[in-house]
Amino acid sequence: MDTLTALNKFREHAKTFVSLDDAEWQALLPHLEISTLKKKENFIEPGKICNHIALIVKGSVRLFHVKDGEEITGYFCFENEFTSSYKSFLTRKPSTSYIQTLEDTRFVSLNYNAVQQIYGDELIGKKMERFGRLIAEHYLICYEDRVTSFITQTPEERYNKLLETGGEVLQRIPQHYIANFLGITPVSLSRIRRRIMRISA
Amino acid sequence: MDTLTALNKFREHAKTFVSLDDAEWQALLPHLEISTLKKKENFIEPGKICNHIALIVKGSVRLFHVKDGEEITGYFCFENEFTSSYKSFLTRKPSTSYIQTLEDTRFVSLNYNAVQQIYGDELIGKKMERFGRLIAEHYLICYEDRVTSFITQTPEERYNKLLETGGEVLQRIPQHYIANFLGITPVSLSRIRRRIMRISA
DNA sequence: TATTTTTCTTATCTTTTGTTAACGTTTTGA
DNA sequence: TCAAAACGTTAACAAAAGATAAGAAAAATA
Repeated sequence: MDTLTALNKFREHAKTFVSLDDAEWQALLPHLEISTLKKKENFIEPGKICNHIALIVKGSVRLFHVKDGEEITGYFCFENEFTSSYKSFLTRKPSTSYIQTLEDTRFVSLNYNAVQQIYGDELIGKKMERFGRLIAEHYLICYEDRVTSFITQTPEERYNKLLETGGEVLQRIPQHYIANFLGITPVSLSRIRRRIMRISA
Repeated sequence: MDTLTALNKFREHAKTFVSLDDAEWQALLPHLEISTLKKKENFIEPGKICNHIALIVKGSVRLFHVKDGEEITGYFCFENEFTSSYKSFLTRKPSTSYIQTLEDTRFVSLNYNAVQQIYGDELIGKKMERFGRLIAEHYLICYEDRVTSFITQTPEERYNKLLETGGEVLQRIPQHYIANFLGITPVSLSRIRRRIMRISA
C-alpha cells in the first residue's frame, strides 16, 4: 500500500467522525505520520509513554498485559480502527501494557505534540477538538459495553455474544487470546465451546 | 443548598477540565438546569433516552442493570462527578440501565439539545468541545482501568485495591452493591472479607 | 417504640473455573 | 524440509464461586 492510499484511508475513515473540506485536510496533512510494523513488533510497551494515536489502515494489533509472566489479552484492533494506549497517551505517564501487531501492519498516526498543536490551530482547531471528542466518546461507549458484559453476563454468554457479533475476531485470532479477552482461561473457553457444540449438535 | 451554591460548584468543578472566564460562564449559564431527586428516585431508567449529563453537587447515585429480576450494580457516583447513561445520551437510544439516587441528590445538568447548541456557539463552542472531549477522555480512562482490572485481577485483588483507593464507596455503600460492582455475588464478597480478616488478624 | 425490612454472615451443596499435564495437530521459522 | 514452537482439546484434581437458606444484627419506618 502506498503513502497516498494510506492517507486517503485516513481521510475516508475520519468522515465517520467529522467531514474535512480540502483546506482543512491540507492543514491536517503535515501532521500525519505513516509507519509500518512487522508482525509481532510493539506499537507500545510497558514503561514507555505512548506518543501516538494511530489509525490502522492495514493489519491488526493486540493489546495485552503481562502478569506473573503470563500475557493477558485486553483487546484487538483491526483495519479502520484507532489504537493507542489511551491512558498513557492522554496522561503522559508510562503505559502498563503492550500493543503488538498480529500481522504486518500499517498505521497513519498523530503524535501527542501534533495533536495539541492542532487543537490550538486557528483554522481547524475547533473541528479537531470535535474529532477528538467523538473518538473519545466512541471508545467510551465501547468500554461501557465491555464493563456491562463483565458484570451482567457469564463467560459463556459473553462468548455467545462474540460469536454473533465478532466475526473478524473469531476468524483471525488464536483462541487463547480470545479466552482472556473474555476474562477466562483457554481451558475454560475450550469447555464452553464443547458445551455449545453438544447443544447445537 | 441554594441555586447559587450549586451553580458555583459546577463552575468550580468545570475548572478541572477547562477554565471559564466571566463572559464564557455567562454564555454557559442559561443552559444549566438544577434539579433534585429524593433517595431511590431514578435519574434514568431502561427504555427511556437519557437526555441529561449531570454533575452531582450533593448526594450520590448508583447505576444498575436488572437481569432476571436481579439488580446488578455497575458503578457509583458521588459529589463532583458527572453522571449520565453515556451511551444513551450520546447515541440517542434508550438506556438499558437505571441510574438511581442513593440519597437525596442535587444535580446541575445540561440537556442534550443544550449541549449541541453550545458546541455550535460562536463564543464558547470551541471551549465546550474541549470540555466535552476532556470529560469523555476522563471517563474513557476510568473504564479502561476497570476493564483492565477485570481481565488481570481476581475478585479478591479487585476488592483489596478498592480497600486502598475507594474510601468513600466503602463507607457509604451496602456491601452487596459493592459485590456486583466487583463482578461477584454478595456471598462471595463476604467470604473474601473473612479471608482478609483472618490474614490480617 | 415497635416492627418490618435490609444487610451481612455463615453453612451446605452444586457448579464452574483454575491448574497442571498430556497428547495430537498445526504453524513457524531456521 | 525438518525441528521446534505454538495451539487446541481433554482429563484429573483443587480451588473458587454460585445458589439457597437460615439466622443475627442493623437500619428504616410506621
